[in-house]
Amino acid sequence: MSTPPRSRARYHHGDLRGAAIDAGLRLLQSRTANDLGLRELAREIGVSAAAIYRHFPDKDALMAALAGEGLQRLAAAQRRATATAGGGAAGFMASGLSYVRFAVDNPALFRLIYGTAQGRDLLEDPLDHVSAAMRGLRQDIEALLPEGLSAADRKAAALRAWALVHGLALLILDGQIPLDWSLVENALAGCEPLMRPAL
Amino acid sequence: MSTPPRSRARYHHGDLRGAAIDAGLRLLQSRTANDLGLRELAREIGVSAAAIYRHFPDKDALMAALAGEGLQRLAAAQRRATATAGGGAAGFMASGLSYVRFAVDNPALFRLIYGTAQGRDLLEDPLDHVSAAMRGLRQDIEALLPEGLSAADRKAAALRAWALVHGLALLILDGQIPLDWSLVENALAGCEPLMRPAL
DNA sequence: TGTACATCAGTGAACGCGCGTTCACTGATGTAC
DNA sequence: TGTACATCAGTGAACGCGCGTTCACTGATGTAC
Repeated sequence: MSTPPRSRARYHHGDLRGAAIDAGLRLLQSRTANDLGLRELAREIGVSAAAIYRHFPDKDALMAALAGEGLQRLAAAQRRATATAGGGAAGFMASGLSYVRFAVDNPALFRLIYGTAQGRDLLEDPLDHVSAAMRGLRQDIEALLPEGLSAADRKAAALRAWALVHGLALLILDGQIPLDWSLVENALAGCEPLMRPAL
Repeated sequence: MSTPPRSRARYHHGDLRGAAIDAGLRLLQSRTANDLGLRELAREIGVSAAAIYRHFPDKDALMAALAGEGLQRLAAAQRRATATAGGGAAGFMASGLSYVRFAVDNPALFRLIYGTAQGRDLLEDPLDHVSAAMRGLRQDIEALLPEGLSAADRKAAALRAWALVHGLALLILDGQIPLDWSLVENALAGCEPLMRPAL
């Protein structure tokens, strides 16, 4: 009289592709991207491993889809934070906090995003929505900069800002900085001068 | 009359532990840490896989040893750069460039260091030479700061500097920034104000 | 309304693979007497 | 100097594992006539 093991989200009919991505994102909450297996994912959905191949050519494509979805979510969160807080110092703070929060809330996904996107945008592939999301991310950062900077200065300032929040996020994920939001705020607070032109 | 496949560094007699670490570091030049197998490493040395277990309790210990060696090299490079360039802006520039250069020259090792050290130092284990190297790294950064800052300001400034170079390094490794040293210099050049107290 | 047929998302068994780890073993080295 | 013995770094075969991928197949669904 034992109940069969209950799958968290058994697949019935319809969008297996979507279900696979959902399951993947769910599994990434408790696993590293490297430990996420195609068979495991299929098991989680309640479907044979071979079924996945109806919707993705191979495992790489599946992981890329997960990374793409993750990046879009990250970009959306950034867009929201920026839009809410406006520009300037407050905008930078809100945007930076949101970036770090996303990384902290989705460590494996965050790493997967950057591990998979590897140079995607550098290729400037115009049809790639992953590239598009990454470009959006950077544009959100640039939108925070004061006006009247030269193009080169804008670029350098945006790069500094991006590198700083990115480094902050990863040092926290790797346990080199305790997860202490006042510490993060403090680190971001001193960063306004970053946006001014180099000396 | 075919020559048997030549192993790059056949092990003869003596320090297998050292040979394993050498081989590991060598393999990490062309592989991700995740793709480095214990059996593969043994093959590279020209020794049975089981032999490794005479010197390391398990694979984790082997990887930890590689990470530890990597971290010590990184810390040594930082110490050298800092000592040569002195403090202040020039010191920050030299130190930052050296950090990024190490990451670029040893991508897999650099990632392994942070992946393995995960919170090692936060535990304050006084006997852990890995923690010690990590502490050294941070102290080198703090040594660059101007005098007369409060302890809290020092901490925040050092954190900002570390996060910035760390982020810069990883964005480059992930292909989000082209590897362009003048770009990196430019990014570091605008960072002196980071070291002043928060507003 | 009923029958024939094509489509295609799924199944389940099988493939070969490299992995980490264990085990009983061999054979060289060094020490004690 | 010679013999007995302990030590211990190595071997090679075997273990079970989960993986990504392929394959011939089934069975439901929808369309054409």
